[in-house]
Amino acid sequence: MKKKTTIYDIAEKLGITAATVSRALNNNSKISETTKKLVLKTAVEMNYEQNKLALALKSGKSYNVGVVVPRIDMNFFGSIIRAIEDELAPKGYHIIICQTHGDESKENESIDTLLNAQVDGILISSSNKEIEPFNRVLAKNIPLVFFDRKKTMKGVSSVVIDDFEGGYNATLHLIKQGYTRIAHLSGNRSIEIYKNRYLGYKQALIDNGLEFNEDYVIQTSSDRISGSNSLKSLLKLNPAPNAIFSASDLAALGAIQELKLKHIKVPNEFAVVGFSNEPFTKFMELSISTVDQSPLEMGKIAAQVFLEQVASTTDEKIEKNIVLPTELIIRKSSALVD
Amino acid sequence: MKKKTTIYDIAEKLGITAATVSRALNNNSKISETTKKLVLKTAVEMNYEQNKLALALKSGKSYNVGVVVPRIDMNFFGSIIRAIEDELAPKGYHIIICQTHGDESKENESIDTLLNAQVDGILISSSNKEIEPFNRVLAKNIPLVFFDRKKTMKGVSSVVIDDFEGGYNATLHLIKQGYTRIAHLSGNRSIEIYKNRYLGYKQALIDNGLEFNEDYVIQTSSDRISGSNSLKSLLKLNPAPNAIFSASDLAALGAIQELKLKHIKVPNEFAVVGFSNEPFTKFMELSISTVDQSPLEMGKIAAQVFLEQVASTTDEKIEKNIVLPTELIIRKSSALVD
DNA sequence: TATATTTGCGTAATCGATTGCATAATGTGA
DNA sequence: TCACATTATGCAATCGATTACGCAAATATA
Repeated sequence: MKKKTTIYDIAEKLGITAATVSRALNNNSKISETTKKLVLKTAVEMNYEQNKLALALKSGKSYNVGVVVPRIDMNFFGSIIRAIEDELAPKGYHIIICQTHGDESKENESIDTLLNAQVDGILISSSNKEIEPFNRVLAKNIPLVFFDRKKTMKGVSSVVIDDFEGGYNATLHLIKQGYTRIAHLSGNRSIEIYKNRYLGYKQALIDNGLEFNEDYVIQTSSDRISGSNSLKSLLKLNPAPNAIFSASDLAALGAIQELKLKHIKVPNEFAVVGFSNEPFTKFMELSISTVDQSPLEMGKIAAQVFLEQVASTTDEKIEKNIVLPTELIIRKSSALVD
Repeated sequence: MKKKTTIYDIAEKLGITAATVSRALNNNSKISETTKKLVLKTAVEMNYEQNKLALALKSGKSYNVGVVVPRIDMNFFGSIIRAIEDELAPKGYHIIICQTHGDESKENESIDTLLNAQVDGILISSSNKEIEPFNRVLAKNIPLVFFDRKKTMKGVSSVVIDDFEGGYNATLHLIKQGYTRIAHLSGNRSIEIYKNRYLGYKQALIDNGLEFNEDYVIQTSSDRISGSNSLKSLLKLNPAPNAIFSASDLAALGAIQELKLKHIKVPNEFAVVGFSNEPFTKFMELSISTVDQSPLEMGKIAAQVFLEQVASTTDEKIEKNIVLPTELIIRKSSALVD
């Protein structure tokens, strides 16, 4: 086991002090050219590498940033993290990943353990109802940025998409395509993103003189089975809807598969629009219209907001609440064009 | 800005020494019940949290593990990382993510910066041709585990799938379904995984008395366009193939889309099998047969191998080379059943 | 009562790098 | 040649926690 060489090793070899070595390596205070070159050369020879841990302890900056998401193997979060890493790595930051699996206690644990690890900031898509854990982050004066899902707190920034607009535009699109009985597959509306998608849907109906029918709104989870079950219930209504705006792509997929089984033609007889622009929506033979959430943009901006916060020297906290526009992507499931 | 409370703060408040506080908190040496309880109580009151950085510096263990992948937003790598995190988080380890985008110099950078950050281990899917950077990791006696893509080095463990078997079984399946002119869309065969899939394909043909035809093998990249272009070339051959084993799902998808354009019926007239079991292969209306690489299993085992290495007290390095079996998933693109 | 043992806690070193202050070496000007 | 400015370097504290060592008090034993 080779022990790592430290500045003390270099100092000893050269018969000087660690302080001098440090200064030489940092090219900092006044050092004679001679010793500087000598130290640099020796450092290379001895295969010296700075111990960032010691530096972090001394300076109070770890250059680690915690990123907390429900699951990293969901394309949406993977893309966000990709963008965060791409943005922060060049600035010398490392990304520490924590998964919560949507579990509140795991999320709290993650926050604690990240604080212990002395991260310089936390970027999080929170599944949490409480705000107490976040107060602890703020108490330590550690930058906190919410993305995807937001919590309204003083001094905390957030980057989210305009879910209302997304729901509105998707529904408006269906209306313009001539569909008049538009149903909505919603998620749990105690979660803000689903509530807003729902509100956007509702508003679009109202703005266009269509009746809002409570029966046409089904609260369901984001998977295929739920989507196909929801479709079955909807078809039992009289009159049955002839279009769906789904708050999730997977539920939309389930609905489409069920329509196919029932030999209902999409989009001629029935149209479907999803939400999230998951990769599969594009690849399907019957490609699925959907609302893009620009995860790369979201991650990039979340990272930038964090960087601004650490760069800020003033005592007052920066509070930015950024809302990204959504993009409606029209595909075969809701239009006769591609 | 509240400063964090340290054991010194607690010590001062109680009129004792930091050493005593440390012992009380660690429930370690002999401490009177009285002081122990007092310290614990005060620690809670003062909102004390251990600074892992100081601990890491002292102990030489950071409890951080670096994971290096080409891109985290690819489902395969996302799943692997998910499993690694799930496995290591309960043991107190944090996962630091680095993306290389398949770039060799970025990969080397990542390794350097992880070493600087004093990680306790590195798990990597390497795009690197050289082994010098890995020698530096070994020189520091830091556990190194390759996954997905392997490098043969002394004292280094690896977890990969049996690409040969995967290619063999996929091809065998096509043969058994009665297809006789089976082509292969290969990746860059200087990369071992693609070479082995190719060799498996070839061997299956030979073992079953089918002629191996060099013209039926096309080296292509892993995207849809390449897949559809490859199909076009293949159809120009005489005799044209009537089945494809593709080393990538995306190329398989491209081929299938091209077949559809040409009104060639899948699987009746032409069968396709992909590789990787990307989520979309399952969701397609015409679902795509593929070879599953069990990323969750791979990540879990890679993590376990790492844990074994850190747990090992002996000086000799553990070297495990684990090869996971693949699973052929038969779907509509290659069989008249689902 | 005197000695031996245990118990509880303080002292100080350590991990590796940085940095304000002090000091030695060198140079400058009169 | 002496006083002073400049420059290069050393000394020692610091970040926060752990731990070997040792001392004193409390307790046990003879």
